[in-house]
Amino acid sequence: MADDRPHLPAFDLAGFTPYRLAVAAKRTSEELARQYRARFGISIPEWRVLVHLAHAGDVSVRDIEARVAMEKYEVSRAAKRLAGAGLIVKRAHEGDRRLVRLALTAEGEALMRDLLPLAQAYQEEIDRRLGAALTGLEAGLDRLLADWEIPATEGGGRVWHEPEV
Amino acid sequence: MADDRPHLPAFDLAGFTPYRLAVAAKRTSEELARQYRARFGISIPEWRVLVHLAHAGDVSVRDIEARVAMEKYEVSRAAKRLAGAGLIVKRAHEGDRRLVRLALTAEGEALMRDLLPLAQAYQEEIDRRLGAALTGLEAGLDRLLADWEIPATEGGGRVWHEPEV
DNA sequence: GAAGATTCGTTGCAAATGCTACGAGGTCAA
DNA sequence: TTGACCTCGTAGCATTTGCAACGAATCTTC
Repeated sequence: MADDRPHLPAFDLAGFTPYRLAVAAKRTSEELARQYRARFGISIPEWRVLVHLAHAGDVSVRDIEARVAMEKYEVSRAAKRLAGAGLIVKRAHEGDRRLVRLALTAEGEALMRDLLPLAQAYQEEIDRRLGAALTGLEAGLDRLLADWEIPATEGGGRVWHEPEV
Repeated sequence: MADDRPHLPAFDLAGFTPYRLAVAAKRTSEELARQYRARFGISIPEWRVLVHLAHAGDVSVRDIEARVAMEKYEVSRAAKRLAGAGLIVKRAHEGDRRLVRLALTAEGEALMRDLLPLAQAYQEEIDRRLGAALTGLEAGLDRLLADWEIPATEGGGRVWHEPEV
């Protein structure tokens, strides 16, 4: 107690990769989210669902969960709000009535025609900011994300069934 | 309606940097958090406060807010819980009684002596996973984080006052 | 073809989060 | 020294999040 400060291992949070990733993620996500939240009233989970629907067309909650790094309940709630806003429709899947088919409405598509270029522009801004560092960052992220993409040898491989489209 | 799918700009979420950062951050943070949550019952904001206290010694809420990318209220609440758990003490600052001085207790220090090596080990594991890609990732993060560190020309520069130690 | 296990999506509930307003303390200027 | 203004930390409140349990539908196994 008399001793000023004891011998704790030196550790600098500012150099800790998970912390750095968290800060970078929060800032980029929020910087972008501010734009579309203000203009379109869309949240981040909603944005992700919309993007995936624009990309993939007509898809179940389960598919989005697997592809977009969201939990089932996040997708479910985002879809509920989006359906309420008239941006997507939820239809029953014939053949397997547990599944819910999500798809953009005309209104949702119109929205995405404004939203996607905004995201493209933001990606370009990031690329500009990073300059030569871009390649290295993406390579690092590739490496980091690869470890999780397919849990592999655990419980037996899942089969990604492409939506029939 | 009859048309199968309209002409939306092509956009791949999986290649979108903010999304990739968010996923990488969430996964690394949670992988680590699972470890210390299970063993010590500490949350992520609490962990950040503890680390900063181990690093800096005796510091106000305001200092932590500035250095650890947390909001005032996050620090305040984390500190409240940590004090309740007996891991830190909150003392009044003489001279400026608005300030609250946070410091680890002996118990908090003991905890950190277990916790910090765990974080070190995790960082090393990440380094291993990344291999040669590490340098590039860190350079990219440096670049990305630098843009925000000091908001600069906006409202007048803040002065970082070093805690008197 | 019936019981049991699994999968899909949703929801109730408790905890965490974010915003905003607030009170206490401090600073500055007339 | 009084009053306007600022800064520090906290707390109320509404929203969001995460977990876990649930009902419905399907698959499995005998």
